[in-house]
Formats: sequence, C-alpha cells, structure tokens
Amino acid sequence: MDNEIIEYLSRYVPISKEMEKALIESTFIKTYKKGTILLEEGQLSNECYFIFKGCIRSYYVKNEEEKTIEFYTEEEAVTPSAFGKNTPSEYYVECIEETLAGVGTPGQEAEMFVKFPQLESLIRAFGEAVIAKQQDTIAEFKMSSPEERYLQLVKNRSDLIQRVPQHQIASYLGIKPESLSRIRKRLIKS
Amino acid sequence: MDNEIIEYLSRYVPISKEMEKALIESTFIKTYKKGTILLEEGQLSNECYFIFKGCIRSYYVKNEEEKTIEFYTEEEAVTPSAFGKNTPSEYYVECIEETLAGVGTPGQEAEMFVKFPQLESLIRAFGEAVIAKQQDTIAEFKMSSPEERYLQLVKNRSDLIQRVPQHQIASYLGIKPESLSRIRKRLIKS
DNA sequence: TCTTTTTCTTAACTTAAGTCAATGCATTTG
DNA sequence: CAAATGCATTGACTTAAGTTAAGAAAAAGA
Repeated sequence: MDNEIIEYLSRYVPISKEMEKALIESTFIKTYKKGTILLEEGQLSNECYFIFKGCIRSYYVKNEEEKTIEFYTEEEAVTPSAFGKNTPSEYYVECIEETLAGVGTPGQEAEMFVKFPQLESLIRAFGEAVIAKQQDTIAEFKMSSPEERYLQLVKNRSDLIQRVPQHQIASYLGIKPESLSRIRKRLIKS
Repeated sequence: MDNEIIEYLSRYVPISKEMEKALIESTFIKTYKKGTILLEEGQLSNECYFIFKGCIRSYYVKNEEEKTIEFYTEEEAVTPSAFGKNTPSEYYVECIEETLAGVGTPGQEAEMFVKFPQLESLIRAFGEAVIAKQQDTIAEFKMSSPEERYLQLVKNRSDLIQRVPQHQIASYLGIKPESLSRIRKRLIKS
C-alpha cells in the first residue's frame, strides 16, 4: 500500500530510503464513505489526499449548478488550490465512491520540506507537469465540440464512463445531461 | 526597469538585496519586432520572458487553425511548458506587438536556484498560483456561454479588446470570428 | 419487498454557433 | 498610387445545444 505513494512520487524525483521511511511514517490512511464532502466552498483546506482506492471529484457551484472540474482515481493526488493557504476554497471536494486515501496536512508537508529539501524540487516539477496538463485541457476545450470532447474522454479515461454518473460527466464536459444523452445516441447509430 | 521584475517577484516571496543584485545582473533585456515567433511547435524551449512592454500570445495549431491559449502583457512572465525540458513544445509563442522583455535561460535559472534556494519556494508558490488560476479558467469555460465568456473578458481584461485583433480574441474564447462579431452586435443593441 | 429518489432518456421547441459566401474597409506592399 | 492581403461584418442556411416537461429505468433506503 505505502509503496504506491513511493512509486508515484518516484516518477518525478528519486526517493531515498530515508525519505521513504519518513513519508510512510508520517502518512496516515483513512477511508471515506461515498458521498463524504472533504472540502466545502468557503472553508479552509487542511488536507491533501493520495487515493489508493476510490474516486474523488472536485466541483464548483454556480447558479445552483455543479460544474465538475476534475475526477481523481487510484494513484492520483488531490491537492486543493487552497491547501495550506489562508484563503477559503472556491470549490467542493467530494468522494463519489467509498475511498481509501493517504492524508497529508500542511504541518506534515512543512516538516518533510525541512527534512528533505529535495522534496521542494519534486513538488515544483510536479506542479509544472500539472500546469502543462491543464494548458492542454484548456486548449482541448477551446478546440473541440462537445461531441469531440466526449470521444476524447472515452478514449483517454474510459474507466470514468463506467464508474461516474452521466450527469457528472456532462458537467465535466461543460454540457447538459440531455445533450450528453443525445450525443451518445448519435454515436451509437453511426 | 529592473525594479519591475523585483517588484513582481516580491509579490510572491521576500527578495533580499543580494538576490536582487544577482537577478538584475543575470537578466538580459531584448526587444522583439511585432510578429516575431519566439517558439515554434516541435522546437525545444530555451528561453522564458518577463514583459516590460508589449504583448505575447501562445497558441496551438490544430486543423490549420490557431487556438490562442493565453495573452501576456506588461509585468507578466511567460514560461513555456517545455522551458528547460527535453521535450518539444506543443505550441507557438509569438510577439503580437513590438515587445521589450527580460530573457531568462535554463542555465541562469539553475544558477540562481543554487545561489538562492529560497527561489525554489518562490517558483513553487508561483506555480501553485498559476494552477489555481488555470483551474478557474477551466471552470469558467465550462460554466459560461461564449457570450458570457466575452463579457467576462471585457470586464477583466478590457485592454486586450483594444490591442488584440478580434479573430485572435475569438480563438481565445473558443469560437469563430463570425460568432464574436454577432455577439458584439447583439450586445450593442441591448 | 415496496417505496422513494436519483439518474437517464425522449420529444418538441427555441436559440445560437458553425459554415459558406460575399462585401466593404483598412493596411501593407510593390 | 494601385493591387493585394488581411480583417471584420453580414446574410442565408445547417446543425446541435439549451430548455421544459414527461416518463422510464435503476439505485438506494425503509
């Protein structure tokens, strides 16, 4: 179990044995029931997560409507923008399945940074990768029709199509559930 | 002139006198003609920029069409995703006005990181701010119609409406120039 | 198991963006 | 200065997404 975190991090930076040990010791693991709200709009964020099993969704609410920003699944890290900051979160974070996750806190993070300054490089590299990926997402959004976006999703993250309710997929694609329903019908026919 | 870079950075982290001196000494300043391509798709990126005067645009090309990702203007930093990496850039970076900018290189960056490890924290904090802003952009895109996106742009960055050709604004909003033209007409009437 | 709630689909209608084509205007270039 | 190029606008038409409403199917809860 703990090895998964290490393996994940080592994609971005070499992890020493010592660092590995400190990481494992300072991480505590929790399970959350389906439907658990991990963070609400307006609240401060004191936790970040590494998912071992399950699915977490982040979403904004505007005009009483939920707009899904991202789905996170196994072996992915969830760090709210407001994590460890003194500003309230602009969005919600919710477990949409029973979820088993490693939980990190700002204190633990700071401690690790002091002990292992290389971690800062890691986080920086990781952040840069996230930025590049998000830029791609934005460009993809501008360049594609709803139907194309759906096809991309099916291609790249077909697991989500199976495990996530369609109205949440629709909000992730920036369209209404009715439209997604029609898109699917259209595609089946052809 | 140099003070602008310092002032900009100090929004994110305290800058020591010594650091200030090193920064100013290692930055060189260049002017680019309107239309200069700073980075092409497929090329490696060896430079990042801090704009003193002018405007830089980044864009993807897909199906022979340009899709603008972002416009950068005075006192903003432009760091291509591929900067200092060994992977080719996925997009173009172009000066759409005569532009005066400070130019940074990976070598200079690395040198600064060695001399001033705090800089790494700065870059990390900065990256996090960028991530939060991009998440907002993505959410805004999902939540709004083209007309609403245009109104947001007018509200938040009215300068761009003045200084950037409309077809580039259209591609930035993810719509066709004809549609933008109609949106403007619609808004004037009401 | 039966009920309730949530999710998905369908239909009819409205609205606006995409497409194609033409035109006018402005800026650049020879 | 004339020609060419690039840019913005307009119109007619097509296409698909939003809206509203209803009903079916599936999942959750009592």
